[in-house]
Amino acid sequence: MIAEMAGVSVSTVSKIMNNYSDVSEKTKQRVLEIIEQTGYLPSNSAKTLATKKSSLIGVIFAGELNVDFTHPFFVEVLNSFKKQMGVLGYDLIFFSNEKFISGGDYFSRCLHFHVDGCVIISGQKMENAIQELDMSSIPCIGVDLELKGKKSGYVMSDNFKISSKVVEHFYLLGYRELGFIGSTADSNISNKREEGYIKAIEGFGMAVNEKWFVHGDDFFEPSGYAAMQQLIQAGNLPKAIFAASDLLALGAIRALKEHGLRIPEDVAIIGCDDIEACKYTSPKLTTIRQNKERLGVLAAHMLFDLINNQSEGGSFVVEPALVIRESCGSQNT
Amino acid sequence: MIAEMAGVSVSTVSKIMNNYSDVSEKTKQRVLEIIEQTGYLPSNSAKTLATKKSSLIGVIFAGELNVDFTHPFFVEVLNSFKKQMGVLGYDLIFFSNEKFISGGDYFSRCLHFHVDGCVIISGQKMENAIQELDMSSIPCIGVDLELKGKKSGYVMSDNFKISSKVVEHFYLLGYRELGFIGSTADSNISNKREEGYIKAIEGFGMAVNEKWFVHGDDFFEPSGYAAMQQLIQAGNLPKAIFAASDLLALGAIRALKEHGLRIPEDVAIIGCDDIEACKYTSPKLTTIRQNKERLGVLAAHMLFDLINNQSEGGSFVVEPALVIRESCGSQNT
DNA sequence: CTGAAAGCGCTTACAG
DNA sequence: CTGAAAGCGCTTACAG
Repeated sequence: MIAEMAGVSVSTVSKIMNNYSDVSEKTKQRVLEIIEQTGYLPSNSAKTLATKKSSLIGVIFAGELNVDFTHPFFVEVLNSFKKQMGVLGYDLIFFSNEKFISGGDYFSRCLHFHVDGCVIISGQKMENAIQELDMSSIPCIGVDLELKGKKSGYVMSDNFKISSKVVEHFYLLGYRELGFIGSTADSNISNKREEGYIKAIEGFGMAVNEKWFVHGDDFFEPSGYAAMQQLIQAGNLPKAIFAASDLLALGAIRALKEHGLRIPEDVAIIGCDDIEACKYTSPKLTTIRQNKERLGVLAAHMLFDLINNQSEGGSFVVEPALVIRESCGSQNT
Repeated sequence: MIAEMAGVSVSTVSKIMNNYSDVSEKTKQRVLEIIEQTGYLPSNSAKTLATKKSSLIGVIFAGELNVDFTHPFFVEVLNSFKKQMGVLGYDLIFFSNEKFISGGDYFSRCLHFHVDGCVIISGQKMENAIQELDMSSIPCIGVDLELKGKKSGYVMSDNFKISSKVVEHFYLLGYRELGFIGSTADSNISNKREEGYIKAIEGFGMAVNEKWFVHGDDFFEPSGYAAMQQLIQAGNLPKAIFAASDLLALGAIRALKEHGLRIPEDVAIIGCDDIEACKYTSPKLTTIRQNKERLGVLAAHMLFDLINNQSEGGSFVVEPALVIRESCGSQNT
C-alpha cells in the first residue's frame, strides 16, 4: 500500500480508510492528507478478495428473448436504478448474455465477481439459471419479474390497476366494443394485463369478444403492426383497443393508418408504459404511465436493504396513472 | 481452490484453467471433469489481483451534461459494443457519474477495478478527468469523441459526408434555401456537421443564410422544438432544414405542425442518426443513417487490439447513408 | 509433468 | 492507539 509514505503500518491505513475509531486523530489527519495528495483509491480486487464484498451490482437481462439497452421502458427504470445505486456507493456490472467464454451460469458468475446483489430485468422464456440465482443466497431484485427466493424481491406496476384504468377511460368515453393486443402467452406481464382487462370489462357489465384479443411475439412495434393487420384482416373491428405496451400501440396505429383508418374516429387506442415516443406521434398516444423513475429507485433501495440484511425480501407494486393525449378523443362524453 | 478434490496442486489446476501445455492429458481430463461437475469458476478478484487483468471494460458517459441509457443513438452503439465485447470474453462495468462516495476520478477508478480498457461516450462539457484517462496507459476508445492518447482511439461517423449527403439530396430535390438546427457551440459533433453543411452548400453554389442557422441546448427533442419556434418567430422560413439529430428534427416537426405548417410542402426536413422513432412519425423522417451496429463492433475490436498491444490507437470513421422517407417529398425532380 | 513457495493488496483478529 | 501476521484465492517463476 503506497500510503506507508506516512510512516505507519498498512493496518493503520486500512483502519483509517474504513473509518475505524481507534486511531489517533493526529496520525489520521496525516494519512488522510497523503491519501488526498496521491489520489489513492484502494484496489477493488484486493479488498473484494479479503472481504467478499465488491460494491458491485450485477445486472442481468433475463430470458432467451431478452430485453436490451434498446428497450425504452426498461432502460428508463435501469437509468433511475443506476443513479440511485450510484449514490448508495455501488457500480453496475452487466453480464453478457452470450455464453460466457469460460462457461458459467449466472450464479457462478455472481460468485466469480463477488457481486453484492443483482437486479434482473424480465424477458421472455426464462432460463433455469435465473431460478437458481433467485433461490441462492445472493440478494436479487426482479423488475417485472416475480422473484420468490428468501433473499429476493421485486418491483412492478400494479398490472390489474393498469387494465382497470384503461377500461374505465374507454367506458366513460362511451366505447363498448373493446379489443386487446398483447404479447405471447409466456409473458406473465401480458397475461396479467389481459386478465385484468377482461375482469374490468366484465366489471363494467360489457361483453368480452375473444375475436378482438390478439397477440404478437413480443412487446415491440412490429408485433403490434402484425397483430393489428390480423384484426383488420378478420374484419369487424372493435371501437377501442388496449395495447399492452406503447410500442405495440404504435405498431397498431401504423397498420390502421395504412388502411386509411382514423384514430380515434374509427378506432381509439390506449398504450402502456408512457415512453418518450408517445408525445411525438400523431395522434399523440393516450397511455398508462408506469412510474419508471420510482420503479428504479425502489428497486435500488430494496436491493440495498436486502444486501444489508435490513429486509426479508418481498415486493413493491407501484401505482400506474392514466395519461390522456389524443388517441381516444373525447366523444360521447 | 475447491478443485483439489482431484488430488493435484493448485498450480496444476491453475495451469489447466489457463490452458498451459505442460500438463499430462490424464490429469487434465480428470481435473476438467471435476470442474465441469462442480460448475467451478475461479474468483475474479483473486485472479485480477494476481494478474492485473480483470476482463472488465469500463464504460463512461463523459461530460457534465452526459448522455445516458435514454439516448437512442448511443444506446444502440453501446448495445452492439456490449455484444461484441461479450464474445471477446469481457463484461462491462458502468461507472456511476455521480461523485463516487470515496471520491476518485475516472483514472483512479479504472485502477481501482483494474479494468482492461474503457469506452467513453461523448457528452457535453467534457471534464478534465477524461483527458487524464485519455493520456494514461489505459486503453480507451471514444465514441464520437476524439481521443488523442497513445493508447487511445475513437470511432465516429464521417460528419462531413453526412452533411454533404444532406445538401446533395436537398439540392437534387430543388431546395435552395437551406436552414440548420444544431446543438450548442461546445458540441464538437454539431460543429462538424454545421461546418460540413456550410461547405457543401457553398460547394453547390448556393447561398448560406446565417439567419436560418439556429441552435438548441443539446440534441434532444425539446431543443429542436425551441429552435424551430425561434425560426418561426423570426419569420421568413427556409425551404429545407437539416437537423443535427433525429430528435432535434422531431422537435422541429412538432413546432411546425403546431403552426399549421406542412412537411415537406412548407418545409422539408432531414434528421441524422436514423433512430427507431423515424419510422413511426408522420411524416416518416428522412435521415442520415449512422451505422450504429458497426460503430459498436468497431469500437469493441479496436479496444481489444489496443488491450492486446496489437495496435497503436488511431481512429475509424464509418460511412453514413441517406435514408429517404417522407419528410422531403420528391418535388421539382 | 507436478508441486512448494512467494506474491498480488487488502482486512481482521490479536498482541503489545 | 499501533503494528505483525495470517488469510482471501489465484498466478508465476522455480525446483524437482
